[in-house]
Parts: sequence; C-alpha cells; structure tokens
Amino acid sequence: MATQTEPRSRARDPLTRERVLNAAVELADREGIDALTMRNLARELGAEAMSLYYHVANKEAVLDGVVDVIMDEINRAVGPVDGRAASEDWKAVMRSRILAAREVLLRHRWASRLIETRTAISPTTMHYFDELLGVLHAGGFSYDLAHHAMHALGSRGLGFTQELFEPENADEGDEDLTEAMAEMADQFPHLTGMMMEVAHDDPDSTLGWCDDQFEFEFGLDLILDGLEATRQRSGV
Amino acid sequence: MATQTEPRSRARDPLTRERVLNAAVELADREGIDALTMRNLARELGAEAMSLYYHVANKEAVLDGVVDVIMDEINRAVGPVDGRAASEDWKAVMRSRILAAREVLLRHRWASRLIETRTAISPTTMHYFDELLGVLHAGGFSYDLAHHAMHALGSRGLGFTQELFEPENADEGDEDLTEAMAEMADQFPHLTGMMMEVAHDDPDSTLGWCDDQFEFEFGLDLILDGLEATRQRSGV
DNA sequence: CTGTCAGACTTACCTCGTACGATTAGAATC
DNA sequence: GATTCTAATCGTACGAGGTAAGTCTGACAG
Repeated sequence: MATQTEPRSRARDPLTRERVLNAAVELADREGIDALTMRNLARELGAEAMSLYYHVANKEAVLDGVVDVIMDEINRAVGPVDGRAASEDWKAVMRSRILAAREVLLRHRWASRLIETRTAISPTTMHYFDELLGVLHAGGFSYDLAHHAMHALGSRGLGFTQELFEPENADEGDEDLTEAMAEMADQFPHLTGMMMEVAHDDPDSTLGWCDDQFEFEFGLDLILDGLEATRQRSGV
Repeated sequence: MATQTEPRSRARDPLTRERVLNAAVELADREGIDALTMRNLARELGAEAMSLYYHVANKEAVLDGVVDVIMDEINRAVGPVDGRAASEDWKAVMRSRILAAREVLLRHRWASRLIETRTAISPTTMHYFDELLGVLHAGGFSYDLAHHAMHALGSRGLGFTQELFEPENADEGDEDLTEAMAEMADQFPHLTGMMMEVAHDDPDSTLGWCDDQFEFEFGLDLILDGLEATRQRSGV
C-alpha cells in the first residue's frame, strides 16, 4: 500500500540513520534528554526498540549522532568564513559566529550538556572549530597563540557556558524568607551583599536575577579583548 | 561482639551519613564515578543497598553529599581569606585560591563533572564563592561588577574547565596516519596547521599535546587581567 | 521479662540498554 | 507461480540500576 511510486520502497517508510537521529532530536526537544531512551525513540518512529540497532550501533552512537545533527545546524547557522572581513576585524567576525552558534544551542537546551560528555569529535564538529581557528589566523594570530585562545574560550567558543549556579527559583514561605535572609547574611555576607546590590538592576532576566545572555557576552568580550591585547603584544 | 567499650554502640560500627559519603568518595577515587552505585557503595561498607536509604534520601542525595565533601576539602585547602592581602593584590590572592582549589579537583578527577550536574548548592559551596566574592570586594570591585566577574570565570573560579576536545590518544596504523593526515589537511587546514606548529613545543604535556595546567593558567590570567582593567575603567 | 523502635536486611518491581534468534517482506532467480 | 535470498524488523530475555514496602533484630526501658 501507500506510496508505490518508487519501486524499491518498502511498505512503510523505512527507518534510516537520518530518520532515527532527527527523531531523537525532536524527542529531546519536546520531552527532554532523559526521555531519549531507545524504547521511547522507537515508539516515536512507530517501531520497536531493537529495530533501531540495525541503523545505529548503540545508544552512544545515537548520542554522538544527535550531537552531529546539532553541530550541522550550527555550521549552517554561522555560514562560511568571510576571510576578508576576518582579517579586517577578527573580533567582530568571531563574536557574531559564536553568538549565532549560541542561538542554535538555546533552541536545544539539552544539547550543551550532551556535547560536554562526548569524547569523540566528529568531522562536523572539527569543521566548526577549524573555521574558528581560521578566523583567528586571518586576524593575525599565530597558530600557537590561536591554540591557547581556543583553550581560553573553551565551551564559550561554541556559544555556551556551564552555569554553576542554576537559580532554580527557590521561593520560600514569604515570612521565612526575611528570617532566612538574616541568617544567611552573617554566614555569607558577600553573597547577600551582592544580591541586594544587583537585585533591582536586571528586571528582564531570563533565569532568576541574572541575564544569561548579558553575562555570556560580557565574558566573551572580556576574553576576546584580552586575546587581542595578547596578540598585539606578541605580534610586534 | 567487637568493641564493647562504649555502652551505646551497636554490634558492628553503625552506618552514618558521614561514613557513607566518605566511602562514596573513596569508591569514586578508586574505581571511577560510574562504579558509584548504591549496591557497590553498600558492599564497600559491608552492608546492603537498602540500608543506605536510612541515612541518605536517595542517590541524588549521595551525589550532593559527595560534592559537599569535596567542597569541604577545597575550603580547607584554600583557607580563610586574608583581607589585607586581598585589598593589596586581589589578583594574586584570587589566583592562588583558584589554583589551590584546582589541586583538590585534580586529586578527584571525577568531581568536576559531578559538580556541573548539581542543581542545588550547599552551604559549603556557597561559602567558597562567598569568600571569592570577598576577595573581589576587598580588591575594589563593586558587587555588581563582582557578579559579572563570577559569571565570566564560571567553572574556572572553582579550578576547572570543561575541555571540549579530550585527545583520547588516537594512534592509528602508522602508515595510515600520513595518509589520513593528508586527507585531513585539505578538510581542516587550520586544525592541521595548528597541530604542526604546536606539536613540538610542549613536550611535557599532561594529556596529548596540550599542557592542561598551562592552558588553565593562561585562560585564568587572561580573565583576571581583563577584570582588573574593567575595574579600573569603572572605578574612577 | 517484655514491649518498643531505630537500624539493618529481604524481597520485589520497574526501567534501562542490548544480546540473540526468529520472523517478515520485497527482489531475484528459476 | 514457486523458490530462494537478503535486508529489515520484531519478540524475548537478561543483567544492572534505583528504590518502594515489608520484615527482622537486638539494645534498651519499663
């Protein structure tokens, strides 16, 4: 039944590595990375868990593949390197590439965590970093300094940072709060001092009281400026 | 039987939260974080898995507790803040604190991964960051700028960075290598260019061809210098 | 001597990844 | 059309993991 236009087609549209990986991304987007189990993934595709193993070696391979899909989306988002622009203003080119990558990762919140856990790096990922290196090189960095730069950027080069404090909106029992606040104040004077000083400045924050996007750009610019200064020192 | 000196003692030395958590750290140190299962942990203590649940709520609580043990070790390693030294040279104080924390984390390689996954922050962890903030504040930072500084440091403030490229010593079949190299060269020109330029410079590297400790300090100094510059700009 | 109860143990359930073998359905050949 | 081949799929089962719920035990109080 169904489409018989192509003579070689199976009855139901056959599973493929691509279909499996795309379904995995959709599933993770919709229900979170923990919901990405082989059984759930199979159900998503109208198949049984074990059928997936014909197309992927094991779950690790699925996760590797999923990262690859994301990295591909990132590569398409940042586009090819404009060599002329990079040699004129590497910082601007670098900045916009990284922020474009970040936008992709914000569409797939679970992805950064996953990327961190991968040990093997795919060609797709290497391509991204190769181009980032290309920007630095065009901007006048020796490969040696560019190497240090990549380490200094770390995951920021891919558009994310691991926030150690996820606020996890802890709204307590109102009048408990002032009491707990007072107790906290003498145990953690600087933390409370900071909260009091900062609290009212960032009304439109994405999570709790810090604007992640602003913090990301602040840190990014700090590093990029530092790298430019280092380059100039070493360059002359 | 056994020790009957203390009248209130149970027959075998009783499980306690502390004993459980310390055993968990030892187990992770010895066999890796994946070996830290409730069953293994119980065996370590000569008990049954379910007995642990009398002392800890669940596995997440064990992991939280383990992080707490590590953070305590870090707090002891960095010691109290010398306020006078911090106001004279905040950068030096900050640097040495962070590198001391790093040493602890290098003794427990699995810990940084674990720390990243925690959502709740314990008082022990807050204490560490409170003191770090104290150093910045003593060094002339407004709490607002200190806040941005903490974000810019991210996990570096605790002494680690998430390396995206774990080399994973890929030594291939010797003569395949030159061929693969050539193929790689036109797909990833900058990556190969960098490897060629850098390869012979760092003979005593900890993993593969990059010296993690050097890269860590390079990135740390880059950020600390950038923060000092920012502070001076905003301070006047 | 007996009841109590904290602390430890037993059994059992569910979910997960996946090994292994059976099964299905087109395609190719006769 | 019957047979054979093969790529793809499915069913069953196992071991490891976390943990809910019930059971046992031995020290102490009365």
